[in-house]
Amino acid sequence: MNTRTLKLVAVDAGGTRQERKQRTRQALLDAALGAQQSLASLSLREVTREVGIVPTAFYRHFASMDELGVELVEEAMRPLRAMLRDARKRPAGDAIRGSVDILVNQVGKHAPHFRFLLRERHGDVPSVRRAIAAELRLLGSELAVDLGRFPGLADWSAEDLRMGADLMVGAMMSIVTALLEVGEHPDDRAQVVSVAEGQLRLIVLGMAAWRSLPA
Amino acid sequence: MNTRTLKLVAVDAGGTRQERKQRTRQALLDAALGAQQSLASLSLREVTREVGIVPTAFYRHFASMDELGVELVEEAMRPLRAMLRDARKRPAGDAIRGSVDILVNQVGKHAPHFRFLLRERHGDVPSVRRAIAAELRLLGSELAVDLGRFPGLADWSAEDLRMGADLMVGAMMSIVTALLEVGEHPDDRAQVVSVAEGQLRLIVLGMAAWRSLPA
DNA sequence: TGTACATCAGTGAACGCGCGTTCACTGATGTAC
DNA sequence: TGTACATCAGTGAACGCGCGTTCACTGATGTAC
Repeated sequence: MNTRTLKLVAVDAGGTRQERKQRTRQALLDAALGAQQSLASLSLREVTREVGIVPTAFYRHFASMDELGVELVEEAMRPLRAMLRDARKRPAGDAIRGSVDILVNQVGKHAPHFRFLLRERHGDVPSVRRAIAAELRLLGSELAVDLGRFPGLADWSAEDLRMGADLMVGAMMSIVTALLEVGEHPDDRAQVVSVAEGQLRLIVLGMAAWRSLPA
Repeated sequence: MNTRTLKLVAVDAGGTRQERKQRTRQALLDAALGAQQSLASLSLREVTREVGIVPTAFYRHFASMDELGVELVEEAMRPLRAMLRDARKRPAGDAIRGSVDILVNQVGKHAPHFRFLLRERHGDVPSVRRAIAAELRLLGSELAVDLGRFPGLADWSAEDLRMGADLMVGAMMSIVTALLEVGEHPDDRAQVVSVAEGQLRLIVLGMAAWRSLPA
């Protein structure tokens, strides 16, 4: 009994023709995401093999791996947006500790998505790289809007808010990298979390001390 | 007249057998670095074709592309270390503007090296990924030592210095990404530089406001 | 300085393999009447 | 409800290609005497 057969069976279960097609399509996306290999070195044949269909059937769903990759970007951004959403509705308490908690949880739940984004952001597929850059820009501008709602930052210019938001997004990506690289040992994980909290705290302190300077 | 011929001629010029071998070796490294493709999807044959030798001659220099990649990591880290060195000896003035200048210069001069590091940091070759992670950790600890020499940070713990240093290294990598992504238009470049200065300033302000908190 | 031998960077043929893509096809699902 | 036809996700054979690696080789460079 091998994985391929299991997946094939799962995909083949009932539904309308449209639903079954959608399920195969999703299985292709899942297989590409879970492959732990960059898109550029992942072959169409490997992906279809994993899903349990013949290579040529791939074209019923995507024109190319690049196209599949661009779709994966959208899917992989969802956990990141979820983080912003969760952080937004979180009432205060220790906002920084809470944000890091949310981050750790999302990374735990969606590790393959984060790995995909980090890997393909500088990967070999231009259309995917562009899609990720565009999505991260969007995320930065959303966070800038959120930051602008904080009382202490009410008088910040849009540019400065954006600058701060992009710094935070970059720091988050660094923290995600550290979380994905660290082993399972609890002490190591605690260390990464503690460093992450310190770094966010440092940025927040910097923002509190910030005064827009003329030219 | 094509590139391949030119390179072949260049490599073939005189010297002892040892020197000629060393030159071919370096040409292989240069070709891999300049390929603008991840190591995993760059073939041994492409690299030797570029250098102007037969594929099998590759093995006279490296056991595999992985081995070549690990060596490239060391080479690619040099501009990063150079940045730290330059920043260290720079006398004050506007330290932040100066640091960003150094960064922009190094990225301009060594764009392929920076691209390589960003790409392979999350790339498909485990040994190269590990080498980059180790080198960046080393860079962080060196910067932590430098930071500890600043009067305002004299009473910081080693852990806090390290945390701040890693935040700065991460921010630098984000800035490098932005510099490599931005086009040639001077307004765009000025914008990236100005954002970079703001972000470093924010971090420095945060460090100035930092007080180590118990547990 | 001259000769005989060793070294070794680069050669070229050959191999088996997995790849992306084409094409005509099958047969279950869906639709029109 | 039953029948005839259309749709279309998945099939399977076939193709040409570039790949990494093996192997025995060549001939210029280097060394010992």
